[in-house]
Amino acid sequence: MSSLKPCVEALYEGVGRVADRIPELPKSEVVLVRLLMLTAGALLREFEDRLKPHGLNDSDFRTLMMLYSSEDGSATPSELCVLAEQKPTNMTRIANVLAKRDLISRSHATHDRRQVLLRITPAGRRFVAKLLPPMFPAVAESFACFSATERKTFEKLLKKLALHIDRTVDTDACP
Amino acid sequence: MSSLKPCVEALYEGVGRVADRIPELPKSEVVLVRLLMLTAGALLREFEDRLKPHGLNDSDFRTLMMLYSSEDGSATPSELCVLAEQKPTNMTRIANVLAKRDLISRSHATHDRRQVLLRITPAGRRFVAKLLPPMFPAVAESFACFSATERKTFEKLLKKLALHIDRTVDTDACP
DNA sequence: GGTAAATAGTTCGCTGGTGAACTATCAGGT
DNA sequence: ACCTGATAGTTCACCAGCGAACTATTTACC
Repeated sequence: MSSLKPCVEALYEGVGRVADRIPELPKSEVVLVRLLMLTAGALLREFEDRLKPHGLNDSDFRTLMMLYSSEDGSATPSELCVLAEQKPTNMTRIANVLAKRDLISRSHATHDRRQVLLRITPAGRRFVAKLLPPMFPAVAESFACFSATERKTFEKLLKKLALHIDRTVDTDACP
Repeated sequence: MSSLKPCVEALYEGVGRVADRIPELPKSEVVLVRLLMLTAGALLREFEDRLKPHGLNDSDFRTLMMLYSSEDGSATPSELCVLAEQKPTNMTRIANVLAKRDLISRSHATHDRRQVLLRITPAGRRFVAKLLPPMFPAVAESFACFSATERKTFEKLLKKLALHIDRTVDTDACP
């Protein structure tokens, strides 16, 4: 399948050679970015492979999970856009897919008739409850190389990075 | 732009609520997967925004960089597919794009006439040399929240994870 | 109360990426 | 030499996601 080892090796060699020609290159940061994307990409592909037999892709599933895990099982498209990192355009398509399969229902909000209310159906909940457990072993296995301490450290650093990048992008956009 | 903070918060809350209903849920692993994808996604989007003015996307650029950073400035499409994590179909398109802009050249390998040899042109090298340096500050800033030790730790863990996942996926495919 | 600006969602046309089918070349056994 | 199967790359038809333009509703301001 998608073998990461050659990529990782080539990454280190390649960055070294580029740095020979362009010495200002921030080597360790570039390595981090690419490692991050490599890893995330591999995990995503594996996950989507497991989802495909059920006719969903990651964004569809993520959206459904947002509803499943929300306080009252409902949300508006715009809320879901923020949480599932999607653009409104695509959220319309996702809602269409999920609604067609009766995993969610569509209705109008009463207090603001522009808004649409998406709600997970009982069938949607059953679907999630059937779908999730078989995936647990694979997810656990992905991080089996980490000790409990390492997992904790990794999570702490990742979270710190995520929130830092968030701030960076925001301030980039404003001035 | 794409604010991560609400996503991160919703992630922790959501995983908690799901675990209430499905107790076997491997909470910390799920959090890690999503954090990883969230972060990688945000970095990718930011990077592509900086690339867009030059008319390239991430895969195009990554492919060009593979040639730039290779031993002799050349490679076959299949080699690039492995290194840039692309399917042959898409590599054809990428090669078309880069060749049309004279950043790379196409020729046939002599010893095996099935193979195509892609080679970065002098113009391609100049393009990379012009393009890269202005991006360095942003890349450095992305990881500015890390101390030197943290960066080192993070890289070590990421690399370990990448190689572990690699092995996992491989052995998954075989039996 | 009525017009202007903002907001929620959808539709449309386009780009990027994929699997399946195809062509051309090479390698191996007979 | 010749057929079989593998390999490198391309073409084609399709899906997912995006920006721009549009509709419907709400809010703000005079």
